Amino acid sequence: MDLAIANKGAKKTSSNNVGFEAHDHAACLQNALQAAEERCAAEGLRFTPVRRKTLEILLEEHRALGAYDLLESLHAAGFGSQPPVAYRAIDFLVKNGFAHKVEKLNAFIACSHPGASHSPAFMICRTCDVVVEGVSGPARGMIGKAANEVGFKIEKSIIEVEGICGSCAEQANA
Amino acid sequence: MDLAIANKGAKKTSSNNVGFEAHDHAACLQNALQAAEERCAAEGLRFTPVRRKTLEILLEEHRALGAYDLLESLHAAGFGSQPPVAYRAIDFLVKNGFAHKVEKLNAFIACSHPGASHSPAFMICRTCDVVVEGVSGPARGMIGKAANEVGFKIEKSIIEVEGICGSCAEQANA
DNA sequence: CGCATGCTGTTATAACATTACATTTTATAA
DNA sequence: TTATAAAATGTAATGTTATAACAGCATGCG
Repeated sequence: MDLAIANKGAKKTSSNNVGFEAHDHAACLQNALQAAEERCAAEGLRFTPVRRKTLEILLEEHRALGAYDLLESLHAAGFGSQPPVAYRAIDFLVKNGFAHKVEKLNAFIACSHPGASHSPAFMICRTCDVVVEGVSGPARGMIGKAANEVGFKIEKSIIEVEGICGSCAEQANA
Repeated sequence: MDLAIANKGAKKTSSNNVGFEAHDHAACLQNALQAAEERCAAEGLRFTPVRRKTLEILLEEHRALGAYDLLESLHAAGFGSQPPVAYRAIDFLVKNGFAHKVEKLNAFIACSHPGASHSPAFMICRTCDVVVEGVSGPARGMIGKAANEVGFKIEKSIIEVEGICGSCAEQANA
């Protein structure tokens, strides 16, 4: 499975060393933003300033953020101060696959597999809150089989596993 | 996969015909309550009146209920009127496997596979809100494999699929 | 009994999310 | 280019879900 790591962290982590591997954050952010821009242009979606900024914040933070955290940043950036400002931008991003909601955390995270049409699957470390997104097709495994049996048509799947990540496990043993 | 059906319904559905198949609701409720009672006795858990009543309500309704819906019923039954009353009872039931949280709905539902130590998997119909619980082991499929690869230890898994159930699909076609 | 622990109840507040409506911007057609 | 419709943004108000903190009571055990 293709993996991508995001750090929800205790609080702000602007470190370059996100999750398990270092990466060029600025470049990754720019790439993702540009890809989004292009896809919106191609599909006639309006990548407005609030929406762009919202995605930028999610990419920058590289972790799951609550709607009110986003709202705060958006307001600081000169946008409105009321919840719908954040929720509407989030809706746009989620509906179009640029971001996902992590149900377990009531939080949102930039998609780590832009372009690929996919169902996300998240691993959530209960100690450090790092969120790792893997791609997974919809309707897989036992639940897919069960759905078939009862004639249930799966449109969306939510797969989130909670546990402890490698780093935290090591530290616990130390 | 073993299946069990619960109806969240638009509102209260006290019908005997829950989900796809009729069943003897009263008996099923009594069985489940007694089983819970026995297990608590066996494991030294305190199956207090609020906890018992909470499970009873969930079994009776046979669908996913919000904490505040539960609270209302509990209060009507003579218990306290404040949120912690419901949340604490729910915590007990969830922690001990008598009930589950459906993350997507922020709601709680009695376990349909009492006794079996399992990870639940839910199918949620977006039209009629029926919730079907299937059992599934933890750490299955691609996500389990991915977790292994990165040294993530899964403790709990959340699997919820949203879509349209057989009945609703038929009605839509009619 | 006396004490520790856990359960219940209450108040208060935090965190997450939506409805409704006014205003502005953008796209489209006349 | 202007009229108009549709989409996006902003605000106020409210609704929904969840937790913290503390007091009193019940249960279990030396």
